[in-house]
Parts: sequence; C-alpha cells; structure tokens
Amino acid sequence: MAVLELAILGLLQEAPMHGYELRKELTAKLGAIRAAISYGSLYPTLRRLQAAGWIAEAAETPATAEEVPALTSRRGRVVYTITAEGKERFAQLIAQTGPETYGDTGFGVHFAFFSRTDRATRLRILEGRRRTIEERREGLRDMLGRAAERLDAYTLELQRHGLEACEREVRWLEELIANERSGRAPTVPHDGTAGGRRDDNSPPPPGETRTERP
Amino acid sequence: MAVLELAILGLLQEAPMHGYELRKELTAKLGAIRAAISYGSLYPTLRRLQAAGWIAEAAETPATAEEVPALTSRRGRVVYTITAEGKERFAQLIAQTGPETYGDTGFGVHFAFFSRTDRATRLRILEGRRRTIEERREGLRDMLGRAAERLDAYTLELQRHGLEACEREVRWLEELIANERSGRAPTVPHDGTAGGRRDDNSPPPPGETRTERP
DNA sequence: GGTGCGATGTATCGGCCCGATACATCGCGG
DNA sequence: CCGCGATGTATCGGGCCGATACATCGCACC
Repeated sequence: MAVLELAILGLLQEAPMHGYELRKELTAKLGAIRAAISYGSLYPTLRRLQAAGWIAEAAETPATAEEVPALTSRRGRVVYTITAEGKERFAQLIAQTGPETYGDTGFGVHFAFFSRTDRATRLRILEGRRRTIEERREGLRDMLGRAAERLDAYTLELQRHGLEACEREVRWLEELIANERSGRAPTVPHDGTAGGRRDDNSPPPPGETRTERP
Repeated sequence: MAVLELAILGLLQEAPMHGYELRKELTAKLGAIRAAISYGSLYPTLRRLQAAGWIAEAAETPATAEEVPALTSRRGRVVYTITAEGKERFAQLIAQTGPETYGDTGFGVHFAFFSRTDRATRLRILEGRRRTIEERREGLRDMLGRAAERLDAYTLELQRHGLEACEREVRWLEELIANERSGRAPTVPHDGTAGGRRDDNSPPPPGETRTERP
C-alpha cells in the first residue's frame, strides 16, 4: 500500500543500498512527484520491511572482520538487500491496482516503475488514472459554471489553473495509452535501452538486471 | 501550520457551519488542490480548534428549547462559530510566510484565501512559490541532462512531464505577480464582484461579509 | 403500506509520512 | 587547527488519510 514500501523494494532490486543512498535515488526517481523523502519516513519503513522479511541487512564489514574492533565503535553504513520474498511482494504490489493507485502519488510511484510492469497492468493503470483525472476535471468545470458567483476571483483563478492542468494531463495520458496500445515505448526513443519494440516486458532478462555500481 | 486549521478558520469567517457542510465547502474551495478532506482529519481538527478557543460550539436547538426533549436523544448538528481569538489567529497564520507556505498544499490553501490577504503578503507568497518551483525545475532539468542514461524511459517521461508542469506554473505565477504589481485582480474580470480595481483589500467592509445562508 | 437506498450527519482507530532534532564521522579550505 | 558542509543513522510528535461504525431522513418503487 504505502508509497515508500513499493519504491524501496523497486530500487533495491537494482542494487543493494544503505539508507542515505536510498534517499538520494528515491529523490531522483520520484523528483517529479514529491520533493524529498524524509528520514522520518525512510528509516521506520526500512525497519518495517526488514521485520516483514522483504529486505535483509548486510552490515558492511571492512574486508576482514576483527579489524579495528572497537575504536569509536564504528557503526558503519547498514546496507540493505532485497530478499526473494521481497521480490515477490514487489511483483504483487506493482500488479494490484485499486483506487489509491490513481491518486497523485500512488500513480506517480507506479508509473516510475512501469519498466518493471507488464503491459496489461500499465494500460489498466493509465486508464484508471485518466478516469480519475476526468472526474476531477468535471468537478472543476461544474464549479466554474454553477457556483462561480459564490467564489472569489482568486479561488476561481485557482480552479481555472487546476482545470487546465487536468486537461493537459488527460491529453498526456491519452498519448501514453495510444503508445502502449501500438506497442511503442514512451515518447522520444532516446536510444534502445528500455524503448525498443517488445510487446511485453517479461521479468527483465534473468540475472538481476542490475546497473553497474562501484 | 496545519492546512485544515487555516482553511476552517477562513471558512467559518464567512458563516457558521457544521462539520458536514464544512467538508463540502472545503472540498469546493480546495478542489484544485486536494481531492476531498477526510472526516478523520476534520473532526479531530475541529476539536483541537475548539480546545484552543479559536472556534466555539453553538448547538443547534430547534427554536424553543424544551421541545422534543429526549425522544431518540437527537444529538443534532453541531454548528461551529469562529471567535475573536480565532479571527486573530487566522490573520496571523495568513500573514506569516515560511518554507512550508511554498509547498504544493501550503501554497494552495494560502492562495485560496488571497482575497483576505493584503497585497504585500500576496506578492511575497507568489514570489516565494515561484522561487520554489524554479528550483524544482532546475533539479528536473539537471536530471534530464546529466543522469538521463541512468533512468529508464518511463521515469524519464515522468520527469519530462513534471518539468513541463513546472515551466507552466512559473509562467502562471509570473502573470499573477505582474497583475498584483499593476494593481489588477487575477485574470478574467468576470463581473465586478471581487475583481475591480482597488489597490488593496482591507478587511472586507465591516459587518461580517457573510454570504446569505438559510 | 412497507422497504430499501442514498444523502445527511458525527465520530474513532490504525497507520503513513513529514519536519524538527540529535548525534557522530570525514575531508577540505582558511 | 578549526569550522563547515557532506555523509550517515536514528527518534519523536503530530497532521492527515482510509476504513469503519452508527443513526436519521426522505423518496422512489413495489
């Protein structure tokens, strides 16, 4: 359910990471959605995921143990790895869609992991989101029509701006949906990395698909 | 600090209301910002505001008391009124600006009450928001430039869409700022209701400014 | 004349996530 | 040699949400 849970599980599938690094990657991946993830959310979530068995702690020991045993009692960065159950959990979360999947942040985080989502689910989410935004749009239109005289000029201007944003997003979603249906990747092919022409993306070629990381 | 606190205080200044009605007005006024206010936030907040003395309970008795005393022990709708201290609190909250004023929801709720805000503060908020969005925009530009190859096509597309939204909002804010400086009200004069040509809006003509309400 | 259903209305509980805060290490420039 | 910013882990209080429960009223439908 939670946004962070999904995002952490997704990122740890690319590479093991410690909290600080995780936050940076999270901020990069979700930068368009929310400003920055707070440690006040991150660390408790990590603890929760670990307790559930989705992720495991792999304390970073400097090559050989016994080395520098207690000088300042260096706690060292705590590196987390995703477990097999965690991968299962991620797959389950990414595939299941509900009303909250179509809210602003819910949709954002799902979209950010579309390259790990099968096409049918992608379409389902895209269409659900479109539906949701269309309803919001209708609500704003009604308000700008019927109840216009009850609201002051600033509130009206806010609604107007919101309405425009809705219309724009619907158009965007429509494009994405058309692309999905025709088997293409999102706009601007860039190179071939994740763009190509496959009509589904089954679990990325076995062998973990991790990006290189020092 | 809280969004709801500000919004409730602002709405109760237009007319006394009970919870259910308050939620509808809240949803209308903030419809462009957040979907719908949850009762799970609303009622506890009302309790908090009442405890602090910003609002007061005015139990709705059907004309004469003693009438229909205990049949089904009708609890009746609880109507809330803003107190003098509440109005003071509102004025203080609306005038004080900080980093959280420039976040998405913080800005939205402040903007929705701009007709109760003096022009200097309006300009300060508008410019602070612009600054904030410009920074977000730069962050997204950097990501689409430097780190483009680290991200998949979908994440990239999400950033691109977010970047466009930022650019659009900056343009919108620029217009609003120009309008404020020139002493005009927000775009589209509509009629004269709240739009006219006053260069400040001192507390709306004494006498409560309440809209008619049955 | 009953019956069910949607709108009205108040309220609580568990849980996610945020902002503030605290504390410790490291490398670098002044 | 001293401060300062980046790296790094962690807790606490509190706002807000989603689910849930419960009660009344009026209207349509049978």
